[in-house]
Amino acid sequence: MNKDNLIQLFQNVLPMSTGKAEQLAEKFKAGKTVRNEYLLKEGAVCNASHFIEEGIMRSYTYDIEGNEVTTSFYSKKMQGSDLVSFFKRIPSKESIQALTDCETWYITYGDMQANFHAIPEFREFGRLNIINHYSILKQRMLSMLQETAEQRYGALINSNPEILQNVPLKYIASYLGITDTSLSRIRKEFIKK
Amino acid sequence: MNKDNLIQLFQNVLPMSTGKAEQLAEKFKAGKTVRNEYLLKEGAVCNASHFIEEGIMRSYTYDIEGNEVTTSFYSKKMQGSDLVSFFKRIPSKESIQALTDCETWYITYGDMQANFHAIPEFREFGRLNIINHYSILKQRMLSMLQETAEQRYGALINSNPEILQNVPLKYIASYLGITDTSLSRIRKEFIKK
DNA sequence: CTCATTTCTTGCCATTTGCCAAGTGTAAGC
DNA sequence: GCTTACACTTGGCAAATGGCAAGAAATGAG
Repeated sequence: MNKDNLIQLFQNVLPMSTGKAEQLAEKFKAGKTVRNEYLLKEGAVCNASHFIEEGIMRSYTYDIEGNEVTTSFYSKKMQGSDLVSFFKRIPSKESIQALTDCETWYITYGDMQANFHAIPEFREFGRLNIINHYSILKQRMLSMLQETAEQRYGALINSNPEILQNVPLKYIASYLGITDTSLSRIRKEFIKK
Repeated sequence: MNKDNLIQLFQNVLPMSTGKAEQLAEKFKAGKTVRNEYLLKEGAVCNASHFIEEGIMRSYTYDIEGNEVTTSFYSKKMQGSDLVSFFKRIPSKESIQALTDCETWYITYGDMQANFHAIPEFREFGRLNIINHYSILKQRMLSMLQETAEQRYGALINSNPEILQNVPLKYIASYLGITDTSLSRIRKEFIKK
């Protein structure tokens, strides 16, 4: 497992020389998570931020009635961690679970903090990385405001087709904000087109 | 107009001495925006980040059919700016408009960047501030996934009752992701209880 | 004050989605 | 093979919401 994807990811977030990107990448360690294992459990403080090299994860929490709500899916090149818990050092409100065997590159909070102080590019990367997450979330918020469930489903499987192959329908449904019954019907209509 | 609110806001985000908070507050300038004026127009790069001392603003964009979609409301002690445009230096996808006469404390991108480099607390505050915005957006996302429009409406007017007084119903409706017709009905039901 | 515009409400009906329950398919363990 | 979960689909009906249009109420300009 080499760090090419990680290095490229850094350069995508913040333009920098390959040498500098390699320097940042050195701070990350390889991790493995087997299917169904937890990267983070609700109530724990998220102490490592993982970039996914291979595999699919999901984060989820519970609604008032105790039903699982899938809050996000993570696949190749995405970052699987609870940013709020990680940066604010507070217990996470959600769990992160591997849906397939996964390989990741991760950094602990302590290491990250040390590098933030020592390496200006590191903190600049960190800030833009958070902003990117914020931007993605905002885009998803907009799609909740203006798109139908069917449109959101279409967008999801277009951008992340591998999710469709590996993820039970009920997880996708709660991510989209609908019931699995409705998604089943939507999917039926979808295939016709 | 004194900076007490601003100083308190800093200390809420990141525990620090009042002296240090005053030092950060010195970097902010007073601004005024009259009703209906724009703090930021879609397509422009957001060059100043405003903390609201008094008044109400809203941000909005357009959906595919060209209808306005209100993306957020901002009132006292909140931050009115497009964080993505501000930090990434890219054109904003949304406009920010004053719904009442407003007074703000603002800092320009250049000043902020300079202070980030010079004052560790400033960048630490900046990072946590972004994380807080991310956290709020995530919470709103969750409410879209699990709550009915009526519940979201109730939560909004409980947390920001002044919005109800100053904001046309159609803005609130598009913020909640429903039509103004539906909101009118929901409100009718709501008053009964 | 008057007129024009905007905002808000209401009725009617269609569409989407939820809820519950039954039934089918599929994979894992014994 | 049999059994037991679990995943998914389907039907029937209820609830939530949207689309359209008419009218009432509030607001703003002159």
